[in-house]
Amino acid sequence: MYAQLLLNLPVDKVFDYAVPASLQEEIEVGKRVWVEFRGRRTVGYVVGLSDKSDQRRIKEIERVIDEKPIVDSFLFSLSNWISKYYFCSWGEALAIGLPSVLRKGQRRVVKKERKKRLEKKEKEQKVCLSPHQISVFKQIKEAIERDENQVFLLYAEREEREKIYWQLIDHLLGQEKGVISLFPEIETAERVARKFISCFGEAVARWHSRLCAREQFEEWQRMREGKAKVVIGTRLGVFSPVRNLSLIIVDEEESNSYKEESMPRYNARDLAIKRGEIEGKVVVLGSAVPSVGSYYRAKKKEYRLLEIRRGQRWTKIKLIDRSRQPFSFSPFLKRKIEESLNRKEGVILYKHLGGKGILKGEEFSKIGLIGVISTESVLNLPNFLSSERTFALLSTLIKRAEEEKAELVIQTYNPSHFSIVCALEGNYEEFYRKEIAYRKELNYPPFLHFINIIFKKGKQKKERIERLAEILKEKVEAEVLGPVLFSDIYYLTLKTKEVLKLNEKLKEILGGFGRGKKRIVVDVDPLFFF
DNA sequence: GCAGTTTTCTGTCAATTATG
DNA sequence: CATAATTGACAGAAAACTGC
Repeated sequence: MYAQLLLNLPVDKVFDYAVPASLQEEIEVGKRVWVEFRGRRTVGYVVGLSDKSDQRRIKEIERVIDEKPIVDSFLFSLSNWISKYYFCSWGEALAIGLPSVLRKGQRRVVKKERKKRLEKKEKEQKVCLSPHQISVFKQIKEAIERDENQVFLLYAEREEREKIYWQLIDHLLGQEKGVISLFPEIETAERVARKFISCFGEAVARWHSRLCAREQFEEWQRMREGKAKVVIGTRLGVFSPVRNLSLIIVDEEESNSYKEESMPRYNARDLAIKRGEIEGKVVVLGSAVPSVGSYYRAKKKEYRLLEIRRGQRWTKIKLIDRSRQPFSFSPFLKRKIEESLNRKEGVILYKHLGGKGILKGEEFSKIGLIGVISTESVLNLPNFLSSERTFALLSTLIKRAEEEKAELVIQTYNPSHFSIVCALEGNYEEFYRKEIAYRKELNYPPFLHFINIIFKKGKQKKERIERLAEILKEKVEAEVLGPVLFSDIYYLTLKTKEVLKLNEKLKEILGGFGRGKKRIVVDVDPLFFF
């Protein structure tokens, strides 16, 4: 008897190992085993069993680790797709879907009763929905009941989205159904988790990298046992082994934080959609400022658009043209800061529009002024998303200023740039119209996919990369850009409509080009290109 | 049941790989 | 250069094993 194993190595193969007679009873698809690979003891995941093998020399499996399979079938199929789309080995893709303790081969039989979790089941908070919100809730609910594989784009402010999530989860928990909900940052996820735990108690699990190994494993186990039915997490949460899954929520779908920047370089939002497709489930993308790509798909009816518009609120905004004001702090901004401080009100200043968690609701007493010293750090990035991001960040800031009833001062070198003008007008439609036209003209996403081939740290000679570029131009049906050198790293960028097809070609070509783990990295749907 | 040894577990720290 | 997310290495602690 032979077992086909996946190993967490950058080698794109399924490995055959012999199953000794003593282990034939124990071995099963989905269990982990210990094997020797190139002199090292390595964890293998059993993906198949057979009577034959065409390998010549075959080593034996040393030991079966698990008493019960730990890899669910969805994880096999999802990771298989990841390996093809994001250009990594199946084993590497599988491994990221498991808690780190399991990856290392630990067995972890939890002996003692777990400490009592804080189960403060507060009084059932009834959330009141407006008629419009109810209609949105119903449309999603009905799609779930019909077992549709449908992606919804929920275009609404945060409070409205969270109410709807709450209502959906409350409803689905009543039917013992599972929900995955993803948030871009750990802080946001924790905030929502606390809120949900206080309502739904034990049924809620958390999943992100700030959990320590033991916690992560416990949450994973609670999900598999069906004790936790709702998981709230960051991008890793897309791999949650929730039982009876019925809905995947991706909040702030436009966020760049969903993109993993090390191998495999997946985007959790796109994976959520893929997982929905594989398992035939409903996916809800939520956003107050939808990404241009998602909005485009909604317009094309690929996604269903659910919109809750809110009337404009008023706030004082002052735009300052920095090209006429060479100082970091224009006199106007300076005066406003002083006024605000004199009134004993807080001031928030953004040196750049940047920063990951900065825009989230930290606690200050009263904020009188929000100032942006420059918008250029985002606007001038060599990045097809720079306009989109500028628009999104400014829109978020304006909303924050409205909530705080604070004044807003924005200094910029590009006061007439459409992303800034539209953001100040609160006109998403107009911004979208201009941006999508621009993307279409230049053949940028969502009309095409980018694929970056990254050559690290000057290890590769330029001639070699140029030769590769030539080979690619010849053999591959894709536009090839570069190589471009940027801070010691060479980039080649490909533009294609069919990622899977191109990747197969790439594998052939790069295979002979020495894709060592460290030397060449392939990044599909990158956030940057040069 | 004991003492010594080996294995497994756990939390912390540092490294890594990004960005702005 | 600072920050953030994430992972791996490491060291000390706890648990399991062994031979008597």
